[in-house]
Formats: sequence, structure tokens, C-alpha cells
Amino acid sequence: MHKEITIYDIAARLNVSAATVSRALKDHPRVSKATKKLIAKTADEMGYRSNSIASNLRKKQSNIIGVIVPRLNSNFMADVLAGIEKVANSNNYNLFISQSLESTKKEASNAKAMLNNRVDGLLVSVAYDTTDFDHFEPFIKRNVPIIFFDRVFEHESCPQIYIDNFKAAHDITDHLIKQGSKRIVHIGGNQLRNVYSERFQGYKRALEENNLTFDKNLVIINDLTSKSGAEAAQEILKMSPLPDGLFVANDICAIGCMQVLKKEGINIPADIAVAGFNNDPTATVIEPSLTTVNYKGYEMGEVAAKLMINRLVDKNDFQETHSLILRSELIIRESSLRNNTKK
Amino acid sequence: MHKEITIYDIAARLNVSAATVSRALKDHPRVSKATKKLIAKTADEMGYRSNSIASNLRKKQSNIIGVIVPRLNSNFMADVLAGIEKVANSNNYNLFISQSLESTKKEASNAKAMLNNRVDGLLVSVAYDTTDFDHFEPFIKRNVPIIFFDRVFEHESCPQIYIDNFKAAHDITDHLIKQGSKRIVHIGGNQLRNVYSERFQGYKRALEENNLTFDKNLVIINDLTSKSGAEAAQEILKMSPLPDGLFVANDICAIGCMQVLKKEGINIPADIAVAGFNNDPTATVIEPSLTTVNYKGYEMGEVAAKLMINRLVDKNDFQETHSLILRSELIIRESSLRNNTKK
DNA sequence: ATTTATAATGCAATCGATTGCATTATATTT
DNA sequence: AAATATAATGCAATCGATTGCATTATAAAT
Repeated sequence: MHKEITIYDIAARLNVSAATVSRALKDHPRVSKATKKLIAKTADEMGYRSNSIASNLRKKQSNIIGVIVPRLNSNFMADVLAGIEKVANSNNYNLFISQSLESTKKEASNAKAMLNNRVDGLLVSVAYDTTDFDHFEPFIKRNVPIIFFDRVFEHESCPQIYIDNFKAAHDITDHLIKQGSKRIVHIGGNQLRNVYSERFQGYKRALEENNLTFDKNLVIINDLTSKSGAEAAQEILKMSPLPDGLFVANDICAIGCMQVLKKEGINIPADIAVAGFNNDPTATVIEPSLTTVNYKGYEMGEVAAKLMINRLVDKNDFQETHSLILRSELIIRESSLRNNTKK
Repeated sequence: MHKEITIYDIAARLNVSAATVSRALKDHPRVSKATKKLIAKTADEMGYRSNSIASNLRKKQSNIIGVIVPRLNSNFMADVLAGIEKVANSNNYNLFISQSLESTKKEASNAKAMLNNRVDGLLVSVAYDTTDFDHFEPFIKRNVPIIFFDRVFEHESCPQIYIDNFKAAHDITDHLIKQGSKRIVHIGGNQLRNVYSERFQGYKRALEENNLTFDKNLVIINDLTSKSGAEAAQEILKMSPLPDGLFVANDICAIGCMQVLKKEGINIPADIAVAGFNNDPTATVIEPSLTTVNYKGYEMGEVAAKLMINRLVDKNDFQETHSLILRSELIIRESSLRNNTKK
């Protein structure tokens, strides 16, 4: 059986104290060069592996950042996680990752596990139905920073990172209008979540600005899955007169919808100009390719992780930083470009 | 400033020993019901949060499973992770997740971090160029189980979970041949990796069985990105005579390739019948929809996590389990279905 | 050679929960 | 009531690294 080597074993072997071994291994200036070299060599020979758990306990610091997202298997979240991991890893932080599966209850239990494991900070994109902050309170009380990204939660002591959903939705709706759409359907998600309500508001504002009356019968709220998109298409087909524009709050749902519309003989963009949101990989593959809002998940992850690490390194950093709004861009593709307006 | 409550604080308040508090909190049978209730209540009131770090140190067990994957932002891996997380979470295990970014060096440094943090087990899908086992040896020596999935590494003490890539590739190539293809190009990935070499071998075998001569000029090895697919398309277009079949080792690359072929006026499947691998979401969206191998990442994640947890709970479990081969299925779509063979 | 400054190392407590082995309190049996 | 069994609780060591505060060794200054 393998016996785990500790700094005491090294100390005993070299006839020095454990304190010196500890200091030597972390390159403390108060240990001589020669001793350091010797200790490093011996540690290596003996197969020593530092025990982070013991270190964490003593230092009351874990170098772990907790991450809670609605789901891991979403293209956007995977990008965000990749960005977070990249930054965390290169700053010697480890990642605890869990998913809430859109349930506040699970989000809370995950948060609890993170707290028990004494994560140094928490990055969260909240579940579909999270409306209270109770499960995050203990972090605030203990001064463990929480940063919300994308699906943010409004709280005075938590910075937020997101894109200007209102503006993006406004611009994309405006674009549809400029392309000649007058009756524009909007398919949106749970209005409790900032991302979806802001997209809806942006859509409304664009209509107003263009003197188009808002018709609530043209708004469909669902869970934005591909399947729901297909169902929404059936609803749209029953509308009379048929709408001539469609703005969906995410690409997956937009594409599910488009596929049905196409099958039913609707010509996109001639009959209905369509726009989505997220710039999912499928958006470039569908025909016609889908106009959408590009929205860099990877970058959002990087920014979130950087902000967190800055805060952890320099405790009184982000008192000022409250919101961080990232750039997003309109990507106009075939699904909304009408020939008659092409120049 | 917040003072962290420990079992000692609770013990002091109730005039019992810390041992009793510890036992009560974990529902040890040797503590009376009444005391348990009282302690639970007091702990709650005082805002006690158990410190997993201290517990881990003492128990020499972390309830953490480490996961190392090539990249987090891949559709397949995101599915796998979701499956792993689901199972781990419901069994009270936490997840340390990191990505190697296809670099052995980073894979090794991640492994080291995991070891230092004393993960109870390790789930790994190896980097593109990993050829040695050195960085995993310390785990074996310490009896920390490692399970490889998808991109597996051959090692006597590590179970592997994957699909029968050989058979799937064989079947899909055979299908292309049955559809009338005689000159079939194969685009594959790094042959060091089991997944890609087996797919290549399956392709070869299918050719042999159908008395088609293998032509190494029809094989293109690249990194299987969309961009590389587009470049491969250019190569294919230069071949003379033009091939009439194409089997690509993943969908992303297949689609990158198809898009160029289509643009250049090639008719799919009439001129070239195409098949991919993975059943990526884009495979259903591209036109014509892409024939592929379905390959449940989520399920693979679940299986890997379950096997790991069984092993962790019952130490002498998987001595027997070495390889676990999951089901995969051929999904035939328009990209390979030729009218002349339709019945 | 002595004092003073500086470098190198050691001591011992600490972080918070766990657990084998006592010990004390209560219940049961004779 | 005494003896025995059983339930409930406590003691104290342990897990391994860290660090403030000595202490000792070496170098520089007088």
C-alpha cells in the first residue's frame, strides 16, 4: 500500500523542521537557496504531492471558484465555461461546476455544496424560475463574492455581466421593419429573466418608434426549445393575416420554427423575414441562413472569471464595478434580407 | 465581520462535546433523538455551515470527482459533462472540471492539480496528442481510480467507456457502398486516438468486404474542424475522377466540407453521397440533412459517472469491468440516400 | 574580539471535523 | 437492591500545511 508523503517525512529525512520544508516548497524568501534546492530534490524523489486540502484548511482559502449554470449542455454555456476555465486555470484557480437544470431548488442545493466546500467565489447564471436570493445570502454574509452573468439577478453587492439585450433586440426588430415587415411575431422566454424580458421590451420599443402598433396576439412565450419553436410555427400558420416578420429570442427555437414554416411552404424571407438570437452554430447552416445577434459566450466567460479573480486577489477591487455590458452585434443573413431592399 | 460557526461553538452553547455535535449532525445512531433535534435546531439558528475541507482532511476523502476533457465547448463534451454532473450531483459528489485544450502538457498540469486536491477519482478523455501515461501514474500508485471515456487510453488498471467506432464506421461506409458509391473519400482525425483510427479501420474493412480497393489518395487526415472541412472540399474537387462518396469522422467537419461542395455545384447525394459522425445538432439542419452515427454523449457521461461512483462506494467493484462499449446507431438521412436505390 | 545586523531555521499553535476508545447515565434482569 | 446490559456522551489524537514569534547561525561593522 502506498504511504502518502508529507512535509514531515521530508523534514525527518533531511533533519530540518516541517516549517522549513513548507517554506522552501513555496519559495519563501527566508529559506536559503541551497536548502530549497535540496528540499525540492528530496520531495521529488520521495514522490511528495502537496495536500491542498490541508493547505486550504489552514489558509481558509481554497482557490476554487464555483460555477452554477442552468445547464451544461447548451452551446452558449459551454462557450462560457470554456472561457471561465481558460482564465481560472491560468491563474491557478480550480473550478467546481454544477448545473441547476433550471430548478431553483437544485440551484440552492448546489450553492450550499459550494459554500460547504468553501469556494472563494461564485459565478452564477440563474435558473429559469429563480426569484429569491435566500440561497445566496450566506455568501454575502461571509463576504464570498458572487458575480452573475447572462441571466443575472439584481442585487446591490453582486456585479453583473451581460449584453445589452434591449438594444440588440431593438436593433434586430428595427432591421426587420426596415426590410418591410409590419406584422412581426415575437417568440420569447420566461419574462422573469432579464435576458428575455429585455429582448421583449426592445422589440416593443422598435415597433413604437416605427409607429407600428404592438399587438399582444403576436407574442408567444414558451421555453425556447426547438420543439416549442415547431409548435409556435403551427400557431403562426393559423394567424390571419399571416405575419410577415418573426423575431425569436434564441436561435434554436427560431430554427425549429423555420423548419416547420418551410415545410408548410412559407418562403423565408419573402413571406416572413426571420431573426433569432445567440448566433448558434446551426444559424449558419440552416437555409436560408439565420439573421441573429452574435453574443460571445467565450468572452463573457473570460470577463466573468477575470473580474472574479481580480476581486479575489485585490479584496477591495470591484466595489465600483457593478454592471459590465459586453458588446454584441447584429449579424444579418439571408433569413431577413429581402431582395427588394437590396441595393 | 462574520465569524464562522464551528461545531465547537455549537458544543459550547449546548454544553455538550464537539464529538456529539459532529455525530448528531451526521445522524449517527449513537446520539439520542432529542439531542440530535436540539443540535440541528441550534446549528440552524447559529448559521452553522459544515466545513467540507476540514472533513475531507480528516476523512482522507473529498467526494470530488475530477474531470479532464479536451475542450469544454464541444457539443459532444457538453453532453457528456451534463450526464456526469447529473449522476455525480445526485450521489453527493462534486465535480472538478478542466480542459486540456488538446495539449498533453496542460492535461498533465490539470491532473496534478486534481491530485493535489485529492479527488476521489478521475474521468478523462485524453488530448489529441497524449501518448504517455506518466501524468496518470501517481493516481494508480495511490489507488485513485481513473476511467477513460470516448478518447480512451489503453492501461490495464483503467476501465474504458466508448462506442464501437470500428463497427459504426464500417456500417456507415457499407451503407454508402450500398447506395452505389465506389470511390469513397475518408476524412479522419489524428490516428493516435482510438476514436479516429478505429473509424478509419472500419472504413477500410468495409471497402475490402465489398471488393473495393483501398486508395490512400482518398484519405485526408486533418483536425476535423469546419474550416479543415472546407479545405478538404477543395482537395476533393481537384480529384479526378471525382469521388462519389464521402465519410467524415465528425459532423462539424463534414458540414464544413458539404457547404463548399454545394457551393461548387456538387449535388449531394447524387454526385457524392456524404456521411458524418456524432449526430451534431447541425446535422439535422443542413440541407440535405446529414447521415451520421448517433452517439449519446449524455448517456456516456452517466455511465462513466455511475461506474466511478460504484467503484468509489464499493472499493472492490470494477476489478472485472474493463471495457464498456455503448450502443451507437446509424442515422440515415438525405445526404446519402439516393433515389435510384429507394424502394 | 566584541557588538550589531541579517539571514536561516525551528517551535508550537492553528484550521474544523472525525473517530477509536473510554466513561457515564439509564434500562433491564435477577 | 445489586448486577448486568445498553444507550448516550466525552476525551483526545489525528488529518497535513501554514505562520507569528522566537532562536540560532552567519556576516558585517566597530
